[in-house]
Amino acid sequence: MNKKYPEYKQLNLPEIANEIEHFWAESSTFQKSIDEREGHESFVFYEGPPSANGMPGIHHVISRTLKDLVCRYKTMQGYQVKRKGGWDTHGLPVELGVEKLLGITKEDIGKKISIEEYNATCRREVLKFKDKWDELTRKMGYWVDLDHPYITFENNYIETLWWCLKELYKKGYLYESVSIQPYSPAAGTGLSSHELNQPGTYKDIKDTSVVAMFKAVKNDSSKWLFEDSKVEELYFLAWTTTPWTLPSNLGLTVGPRIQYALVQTFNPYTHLPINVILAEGLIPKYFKKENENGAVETYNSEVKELPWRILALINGEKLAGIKYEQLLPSAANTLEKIREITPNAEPFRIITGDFVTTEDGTGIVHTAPAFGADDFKAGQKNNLGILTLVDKEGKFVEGVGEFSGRFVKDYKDEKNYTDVNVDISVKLKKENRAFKVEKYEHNYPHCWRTDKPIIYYPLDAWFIKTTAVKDRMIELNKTINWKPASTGTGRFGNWLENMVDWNLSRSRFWGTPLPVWRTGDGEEEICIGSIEELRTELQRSFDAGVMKPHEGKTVAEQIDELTSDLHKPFVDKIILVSSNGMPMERVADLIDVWFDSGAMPYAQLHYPFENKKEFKDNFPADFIAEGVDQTRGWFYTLHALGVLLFDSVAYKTVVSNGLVLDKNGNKMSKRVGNVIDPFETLDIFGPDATRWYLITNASPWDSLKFDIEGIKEVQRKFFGTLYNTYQFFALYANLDQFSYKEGSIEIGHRSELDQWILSELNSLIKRVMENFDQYEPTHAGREIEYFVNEQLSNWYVRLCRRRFWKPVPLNQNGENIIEEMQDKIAAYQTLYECLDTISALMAPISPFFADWLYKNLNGVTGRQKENSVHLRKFPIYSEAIINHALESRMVMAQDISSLILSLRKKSGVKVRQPLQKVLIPSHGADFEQQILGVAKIIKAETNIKEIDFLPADNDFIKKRVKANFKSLGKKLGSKMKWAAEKINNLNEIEIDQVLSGTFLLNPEFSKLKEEEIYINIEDVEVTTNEIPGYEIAVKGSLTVALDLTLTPELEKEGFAREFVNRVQNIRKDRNFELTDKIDLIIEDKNPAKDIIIEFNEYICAEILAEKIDFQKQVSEASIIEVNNDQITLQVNKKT
RNA sequence: GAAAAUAUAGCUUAAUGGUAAUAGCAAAUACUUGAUAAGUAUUAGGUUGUCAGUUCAAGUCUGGCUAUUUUCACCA
Repeated sequence: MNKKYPEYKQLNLPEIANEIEHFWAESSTFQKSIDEREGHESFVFYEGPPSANGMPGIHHVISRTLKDLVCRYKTMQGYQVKRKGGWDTHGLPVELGVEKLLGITKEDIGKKISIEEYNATCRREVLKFKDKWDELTRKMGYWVDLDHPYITFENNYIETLWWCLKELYKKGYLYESVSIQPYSPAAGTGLSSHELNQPGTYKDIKDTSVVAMFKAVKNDSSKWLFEDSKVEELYFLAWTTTPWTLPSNLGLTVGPRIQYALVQTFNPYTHLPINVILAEGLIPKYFKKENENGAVETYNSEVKELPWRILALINGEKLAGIKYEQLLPSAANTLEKIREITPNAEPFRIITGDFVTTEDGTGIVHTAPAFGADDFKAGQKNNLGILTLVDKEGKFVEGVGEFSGRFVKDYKDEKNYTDVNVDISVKLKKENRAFKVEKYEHNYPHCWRTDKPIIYYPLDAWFIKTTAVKDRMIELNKTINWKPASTGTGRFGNWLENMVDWNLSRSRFWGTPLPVWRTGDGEEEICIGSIEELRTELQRSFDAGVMKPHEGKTVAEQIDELTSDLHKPFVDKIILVSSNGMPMERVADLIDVWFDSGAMPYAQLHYPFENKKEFKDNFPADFIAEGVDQTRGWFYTLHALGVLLFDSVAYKTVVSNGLVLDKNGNKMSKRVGNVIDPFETLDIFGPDATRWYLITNASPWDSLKFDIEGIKEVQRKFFGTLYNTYQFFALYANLDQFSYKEGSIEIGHRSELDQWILSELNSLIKRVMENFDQYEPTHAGREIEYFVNEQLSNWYVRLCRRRFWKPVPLNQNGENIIEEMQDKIAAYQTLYECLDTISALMAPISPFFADWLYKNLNGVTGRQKENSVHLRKFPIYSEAIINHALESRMVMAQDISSLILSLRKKSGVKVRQPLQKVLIPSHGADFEQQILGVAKIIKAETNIKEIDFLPADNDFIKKRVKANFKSLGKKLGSKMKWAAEKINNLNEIEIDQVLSGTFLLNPEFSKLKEEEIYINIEDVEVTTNEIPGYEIAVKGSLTVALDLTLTPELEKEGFAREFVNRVQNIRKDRNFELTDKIDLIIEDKNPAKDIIIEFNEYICAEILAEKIDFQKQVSEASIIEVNNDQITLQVNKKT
């Protein structure tokens, strides 16, 4: 007894997924898919570690589907694809979560709760939702190794990070320096940008702003400026909202491409005549148009409005290098003091910077390197030096004259606080150094704990000198295959171009400690690169007596204990010893968590302490994929470390997927409540439809508007159709006991339709492969969809239905007729091959359903030895089976059929009513040949008896021609419009000339002194839009004319078909089996008796009747109506 | 403030610079019926976000603007 193909009541995708999930688990299919490829070429994939302290969302499903499908595809292609999962466990989000949980703030750590306890809580909390993540991973069918993930807080992982850091240290890429960071003097602490983005930190406040006047120094490099405009002295105007930074001023920045004006005017406070430089575009901000060239002579202190005149226009670039007098000189900011900090510094110069705008201010930016990130950068670049004349409490240091000791903002809520900024402004006014002083309202960040304004302040931090390899990073980035390419060149490329050194320092608690120990005086430091090294150094420290042994423990035990967890506070208990016996303590910093994940290629393998060979085989990655938000996160740190450590890319292809928005295009947020719960979605629709929808609806990098309706459509349209097709196959294959035990029938011996669908199938394989290879899964999925819906189901199966359910006729000896038998087997084999191949093609995208389909098929035939589609090789197309001529022929058949059906529809003639013939105007012998090849299909599909061609040269039909813009446009250029018009208006004789040879379009060419323009059949498109006496339908150059004449013969045949249809309905209503034979008894007096007798044989064959009897009276009768005739009859099932 | 992506029918989506812009869903109408919780046909639905430019020819190339989304910055 043959096994049966499972048949189902209805499609239940979640059920299928469930079943297959269990199957995978039981037979370790994932493991097998890797183990069986041992020794094969590997395809390297890196999993970007998610943080498990938050719930997974629907956007995780899309990026994971993408990762999974690539890995599954490559596995099926024969590569070994290892997929180690990972967890990102350090960092601020974790810490903030824990702070919230414990109801504490950063301040309390180490006080209300010990660091040890706090970190233990972090360690526990960080994997809080790991179960949920694992569940999602399983449910959505994401194959990744969950049992041996890398976890960034594990000692081995940290050890590799330390190794990386030491490598960088050895190369001189790890250094300590200052950086400008948000700082709260009131709280005495630096703030992370995250803290700065707390709600309510940015407030509108009014500050005293000053436009200060910097007096230019006349020397060799500036002589031209003075002499060109015949002035004795001039000032640069620069605006600031923080006058307290003015004593620390070291430069003025102008925009290199901004036009500046030298303006003659007066100082509104001192009324002295002055000449000032500011951006030309900003003149209206300070001067009224009507006062231009005003009366300079009569200006006095009573005149409110300043007369002014432009003396010269100067390009910003030309100003660079000019020196100016220091605005607020004091003991603390002399050149000597500056050079004590920065030897050879060249301050008090005009420099250029691209960040300068003419939006506000004067177009000249006061630059105090200590108090602004841009200023700092500009200062470094131009060697201005750096002055920090404000201490960490927020007050001026000693040596700033009368301002020393005063707070730059009211940080202490002093009763009689007077604003030092106002006093500075007053001083400038008196000294003829202020051009405009006013209150200015702007948005400024405040410390979220003290509510006091923050300042930007230089703080010590550790950096990685990424700028040292900037060019190399840019160069290597060009070798990376970015999907989409614009992210690589644009977002990422621009980022690289403007790269700054990587600030590694974080002053938190739960993270990888920076493994640098140094002596108190900073004279000696050591960077530790391994646990072994740490133990050796520790031993030395014990030996030197710097570390004191605890009672009751041996030194060895203590070393074990101290190195058992490389986190705070334990590492901070370790004191090492310098070469001359001084104690060395660890620097306070933790490192940026992005370093953790960026180093995963090395750390996940505990390289170089283990797995040296594995690492060699697993670096760089062939493929990674994450959300586009990782561009400057993980993608960057991976790349940076790859280049810094190994002078290599870390990944060859990277796909950055876009965002998932709600169906209205809004961002999903918990607050709005439009968040999609991935678990619910997977439960209702199953992972296959969900994945298919996510992949085929939009390219991964476009943002996706997530709409449940879309999944429903996928479920119904694609999976429903594919399921139906399978059900259809299973139904009849089970009846006929088809199990592919017969030898495969050669393609050449199968029917035209079989050859066609197999050709299309092979074309499909080719296109799907190409798309997968190019990381275009969206196109691959849509191709599969089109094939299943349009070609397989709607054309092949529909046209072939009869071949499956029609019993094989017998010959005289009561045996099956061999040819008919073969044809039926060919149909089964063809449909089987299509379904089987589809299961493999769709497997990467919808792994559960694909495996279900595969197993249902293969479970009966056993044609493949693998018990899962995912262990199979991806199908390989055969160029030999692809028949382009056949494919285009079939398109023709579909077009013609569709045209005929539309004509039938228009004239109300049912398909069941046969028609005699259809006329098609011919386009030549090839054209006719093509159609004749599919004539049988057209006739059957449309119930037409013959297809006739109207010869091309007949004068019966009217032809029209239209210009072929593509071919003519290139030749004619600007004459195109004229030619198109001319061609449209050609008469029939002229058209015939065009079609039969060449035609001169401009006979009067010599008169007009033109080139001759000849056109031929290639240059026009021919249509037929009129055939006298016929209803016609047109699509492109194809025209179909239907003969609607109904002869009595045709009518009778139509009647017979209608009759069959009615009887079939009765069979179905009575739930007869497909194979049940019947007897038919018809009431004698019915009007159509003659027709039924005439078509007796046809009718009996169709309805599986042995005979049709006519009787006077029929009991248990049914009454049917055919073409307005009532027929009373009785259908009896034969037993 | 800067950069990037996107914008085509009510929705989703296609279109090497070349005819009159492609399909599906939804809508309406009819048909079909041994794949039927399906299928087929027909109809309607479009100023291709907007304004310019390049071109014989623009949904497509260039520029400006607008909207949405993202990232970075918030600084004088």
